Amino acid sequence: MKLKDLAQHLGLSQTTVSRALNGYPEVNEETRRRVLDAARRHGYQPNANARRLATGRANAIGIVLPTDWNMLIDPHYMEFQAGLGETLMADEIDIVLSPSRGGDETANYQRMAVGSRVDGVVLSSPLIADGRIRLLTELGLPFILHGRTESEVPHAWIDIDNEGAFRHATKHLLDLGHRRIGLINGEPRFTFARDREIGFRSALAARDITPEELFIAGGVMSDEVGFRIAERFLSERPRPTALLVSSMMMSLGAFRAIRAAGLELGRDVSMIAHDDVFPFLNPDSMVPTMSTTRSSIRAAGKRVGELLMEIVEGRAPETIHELWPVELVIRASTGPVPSD
Amino acid sequence: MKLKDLAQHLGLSQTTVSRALNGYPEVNEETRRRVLDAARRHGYQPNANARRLATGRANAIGIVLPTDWNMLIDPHYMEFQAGLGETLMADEIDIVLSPSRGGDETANYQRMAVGSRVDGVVLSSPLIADGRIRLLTELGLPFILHGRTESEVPHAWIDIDNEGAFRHATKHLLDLGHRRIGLINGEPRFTFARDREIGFRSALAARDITPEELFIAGGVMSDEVGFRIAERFLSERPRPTALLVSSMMMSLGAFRAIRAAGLELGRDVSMIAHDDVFPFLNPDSMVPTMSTTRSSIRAAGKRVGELLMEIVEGRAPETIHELWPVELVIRASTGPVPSD
DNA sequence: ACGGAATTTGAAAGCGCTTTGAATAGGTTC
DNA sequence: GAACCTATTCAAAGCGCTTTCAAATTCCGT
Repeated sequence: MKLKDLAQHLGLSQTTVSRALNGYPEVNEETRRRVLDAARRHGYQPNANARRLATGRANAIGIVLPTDWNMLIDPHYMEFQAGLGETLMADEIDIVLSPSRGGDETANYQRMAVGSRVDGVVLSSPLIADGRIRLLTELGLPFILHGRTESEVPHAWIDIDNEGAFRHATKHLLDLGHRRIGLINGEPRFTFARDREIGFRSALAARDITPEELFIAGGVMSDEVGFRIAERFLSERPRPTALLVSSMMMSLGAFRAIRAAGLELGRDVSMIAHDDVFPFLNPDSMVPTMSTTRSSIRAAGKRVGELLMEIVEGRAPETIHELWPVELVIRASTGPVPSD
Repeated sequence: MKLKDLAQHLGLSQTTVSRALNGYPEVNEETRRRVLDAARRHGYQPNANARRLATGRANAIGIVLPTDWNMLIDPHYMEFQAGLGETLMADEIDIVLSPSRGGDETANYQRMAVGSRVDGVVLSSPLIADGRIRLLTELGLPFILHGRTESEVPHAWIDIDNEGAFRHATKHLLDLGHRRIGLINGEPRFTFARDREIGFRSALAARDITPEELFIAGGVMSDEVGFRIAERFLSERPRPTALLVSSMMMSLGAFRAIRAAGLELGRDVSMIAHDDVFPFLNPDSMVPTMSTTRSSIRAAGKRVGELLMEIVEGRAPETIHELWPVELVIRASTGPVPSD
């Protein structure tokens, strides 16, 4: 069933039916009701491609999926996609995936840019200096960056306050008397990891404490890597009395390392982990409950979707800079420094 | 730059240019060369939507992404997507994602079916009796199932021989003298988990061994769950001397549980895990190296893409049933049953 | 009862491509 | 030289929608 059929069936012109369906004001309410009703009854759905061609809008946004392994191990990506879907599904916006084997993303973005396959793209996990900003700007493909990067080109971004989050968390640990604090971070090439380290160092610097470089490490944010780094930290003498961890996944590994070392979390060693809020990893239901810096990555995905649509609809990208505050939630995994 | 411009520029009709570009035979070779050359020089790319509308083909396939948490934790999904991309990218086929919050997948499939958004869809992780088969058949949306399910409706599927894999693995352990073997499986609602259990049981039955129900368990295929189940198994007396594990992720957890119990893998306890071949989890680089039943999920994704395109191009789905054999690779994690 | 505004509808022209059916030019055949 | 191929090209008709511009109708104040 196409528009023409529906119009014929109703004894109306395509114009009117189209308008009624798309909520234009110049349609008699009575007529609109009739149209909507008939459309529902006949299960009419407009042909997406005809509409795309006529309007020039793809009603789709793109994601270039790096099939680089470091990214795919952890659930952040999927959780983010889910959030993105929340906004977009409601507006009938498709998400077009473009898997790219390491490095040659350029071709993927080019493909999306031309032929109006998508109206815009989402950039995730930016590096400290990320070439994609320039590339997309040159291609004229609207985009929004989830995270931040150094670039002369003005662009839209939304990020969480990684620096502030880790500064506050560090400060909190300092207030509890901790002096030897370990940082178990993400991979240093990513901006978020750098920002967290900056926050960590600045809190220490504010108290004139020189960070112990041995206690700063980063890697893929997996359980396994968390375990290994924590294990190494805890084997040092003197060992750190507190750990700051960049993800809940890593904190699970760190937790096991603490136990394996015969220590008790929240008493011998304190820990604060960054929580992206995964439904299957609840810091409140851990034993002991985990202190966290919290910011929902799913909510971020949702917002990214909204903002990208605004950009597509004409909003100037350079007016979009959202820095989300991060909540520090103190639970049982943090305690005063042990007297020993 | 559109087709019309290019044609004008060349002093040819759109028809000829279109034909030259799309490889139709009735074009003078000299002309074709000229057209191809000009197209490259001007960076001409056809408008995807115009083409879709004219041809009636979307050149896109869909995936309904369950934002159900059990699925997203593990990397299988992403690895599969990457494989899928390998086939499809080459043919300029888009992958359209449709995130669906638990249960209401129907609407998502309906949306894809109408309006020719996609030419077909991929079904993953089938349940033992999966209603999606009937749904899609009724919608007339071509699809291919990655896995198997019970359904009266004939349909295309491609699966690995889960039953055979676990039967062989079990048989191998039996040959090594093991009698108390634990099965750490995926969630029982999935067909693959059921098939693996069937294989396991049938190998035992062939030797007249009654499986110990205490040593059969399943769950989300995460490191954590693997740890918990293995921990529980190993605390029984007498404890199992061998473990059969449904994923490498779980085997990591199981491995830690073995060590935590003061046992040595490959001597006190043997283990065979199913390996979907993740580039970041290499059984050969583990210590000790891990015996596995191996089948690349990425390769499967690739094949699924190919087959789905064949279906879209007219091949009868009911002629497509591929059952891939699974390799048993013996490494150092398996050894003879300890004498004790 | 009348001119003008407001409301409501429709015919037709695209959107950028593919594809049908016809036309043209250049051989071949008898 | 007429009839017939073959190879190559093109004009034009869609694909199923949106949107412009014009037309028809109703409403209202005077």
